[in-house]
Amino acid sequence: MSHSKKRVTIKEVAADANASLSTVSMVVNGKGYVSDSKRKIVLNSIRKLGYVPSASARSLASNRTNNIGFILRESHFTLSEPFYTRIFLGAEFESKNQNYYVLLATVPDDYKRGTDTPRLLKERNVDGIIIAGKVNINLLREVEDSGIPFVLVDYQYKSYPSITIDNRNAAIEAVRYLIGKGHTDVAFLGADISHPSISERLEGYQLAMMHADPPETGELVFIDEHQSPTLQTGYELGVKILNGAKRPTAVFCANDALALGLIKYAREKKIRIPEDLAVVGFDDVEGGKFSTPQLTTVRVFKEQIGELALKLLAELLDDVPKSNTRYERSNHMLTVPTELIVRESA
Amino acid sequence: MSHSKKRVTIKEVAADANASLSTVSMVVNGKGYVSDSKRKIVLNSIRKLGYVPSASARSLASNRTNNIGFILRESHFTLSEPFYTRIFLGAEFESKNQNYYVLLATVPDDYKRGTDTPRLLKERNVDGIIIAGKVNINLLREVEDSGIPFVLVDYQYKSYPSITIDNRNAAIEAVRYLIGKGHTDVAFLGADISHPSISERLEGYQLAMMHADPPETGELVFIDEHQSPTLQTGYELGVKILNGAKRPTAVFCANDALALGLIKYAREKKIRIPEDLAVVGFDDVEGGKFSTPQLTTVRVFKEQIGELALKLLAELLDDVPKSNTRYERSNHMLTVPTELIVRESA
DNA sequence: TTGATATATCGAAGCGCTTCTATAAATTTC
DNA sequence: GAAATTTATAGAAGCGCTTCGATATATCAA
Repeated sequence: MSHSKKRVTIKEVAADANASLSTVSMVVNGKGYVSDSKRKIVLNSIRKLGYVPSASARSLASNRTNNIGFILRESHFTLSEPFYTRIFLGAEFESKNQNYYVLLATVPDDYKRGTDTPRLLKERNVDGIIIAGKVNINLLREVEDSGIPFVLVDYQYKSYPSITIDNRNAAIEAVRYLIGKGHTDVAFLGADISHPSISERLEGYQLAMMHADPPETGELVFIDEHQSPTLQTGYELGVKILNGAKRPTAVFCANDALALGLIKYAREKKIRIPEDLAVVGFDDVEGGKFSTPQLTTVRVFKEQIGELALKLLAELLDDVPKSNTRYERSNHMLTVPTELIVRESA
Repeated sequence: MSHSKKRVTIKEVAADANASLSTVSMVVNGKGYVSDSKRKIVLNSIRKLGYVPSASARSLASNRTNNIGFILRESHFTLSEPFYTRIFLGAEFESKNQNYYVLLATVPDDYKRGTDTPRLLKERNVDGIIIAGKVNINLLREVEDSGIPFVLVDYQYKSYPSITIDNRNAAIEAVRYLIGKGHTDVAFLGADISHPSISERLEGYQLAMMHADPPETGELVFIDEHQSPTLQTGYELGVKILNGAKRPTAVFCANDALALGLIKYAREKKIRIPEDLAVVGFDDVEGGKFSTPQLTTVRVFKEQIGELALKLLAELLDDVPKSNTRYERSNHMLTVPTELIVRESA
């Protein structure tokens, strides 16, 4: 490139430090045997000359890219509430510590093998992959077949490594909180139940309600399986919930968007929150802090999840070459806890 | 990597096609002279063997990385409303066409040279850089000094290539719309005026009001220079606006977040929108569609801007090696138009 | 004391490409 | 129709690094 000053190479460092290429390389990578004295001299030359290793040369010689891929659905990335974006950010942050670059790839919801294959997969330009959220099974299978190690986030597939939210317990805690406030008719508001996170939240709700008085009958479970959990869906189901035969006094929502949609409708109907209707959300997205009333919700530590995913993947990548055990056999399915954030809506 | 099947190399393709390495390379890159017949044979071998060039080998040999860096402030990426995120997405999308990978780097607001230098810059791991939004001047200077071509988005610096929004005209259009609705007391709600986008919107407002009756005196300009344009700031300035000596009947806000904050306060004060107060925002973020009332605003084509930025940068990168003219001299400062979206709030 | 093992350094091969140079045939120019 | 030019292909150098022996010395166990 005409614009860049010539870059300092390992050769120049070696010359300056009066060492061999391999010695410098070893110092840089912290491998092999180098005496303390020599190491100091080399390090000094590196600093003096401002040497920075070339990623591509390194990559070519070592057969690892030092890239990791982060794949999510377009619709998840573009979502108005940056849930997965924050997870990405957490991963990106941690990648600096682990010396990886994160390449983002978005895939369509109706992923088809071949045509939609992300470039980073096709070109095998990553050492490992993080897949965030529920994605098309075809993608999962393609990544699986590629042999590239991967970690799932907020989703599970077979027993591959994953980071998931402790949805069940979080839901139990939230619903118990509602029951503790004296509510007996607590409804559940959900959407696409095929997403494990949502079905687990429903399970938690059911578990908590099982011992309630009166026990939950399913009458107050409102789900629209064909919709994603958006504000829109929340609004529409709100119509059903608040005009149904048995109107609940509290609603536990599968996520904040749904909760916000419900609140929007309730306020239009002049239903007071939390006096007439208590609402609890899930995720703790930004918008909940600014809604009227402010949303009581379950906080999910998104950045931390991303960080964890990258750490786990990095670990996997370190291990794979050493052991020959198939990595998916190990107990690498982590669950992260949540926190109930009580604000105004319940 | 132990997990990956051996990759097909150019050598194998050459052998299969009975051609030399250079011929295959030329076919792949569309350079030099290759007869049609030979090209067909090579292409066929490539397909048959499933050959995909190694990015790192390519990069090493050609001295270009095929990466482009996308730098923005952490606070801009994490913003609840994904303005810059969508621009990033647009760039990411276009990068597939141009055969680049986009490496994202976030930098702190109080960027300091050296400590905060993004890895992609330090390691010179990109051919070009996109800088989105207002960033610290230190970063700008560091990128400038690096000699790596760059394009600014929604910001300008000297006369370097940039993609900016047509803020002035958009503001004029919005304010004229308000005036056309019969409003005479139209206020401006802004924040950090040092951001050119915001000051230009103010200028547009002032231009439009100049010919209004009565002409604008500055009395209705509400800005808090020390705040970023968030919901919070909008709420706080809302207090001033609606309790001031001269209460406006319409407000043109420098962005949607401010508008939404203002609306939140107004509704708490039982001020009806748009009957008592008309509000117009700017940006057209997701949240505006779901607010009550739905926000009238100026739409900014975010994805398109990202796309344009990447295209422009790619062009620059193609040109630089050919011509010797300094690229920042050329007329590469693009302005993209907007569109007034009339919904309920005005 | 003597193998065996750990420590230290170096040289060279080679990762998979691009690109320069060489060579030759085909085509154009006047 | 000889010289210049364009088209076509191959060979080889080399991009900047990692890593595999090779070699040599120092340390250890018996």
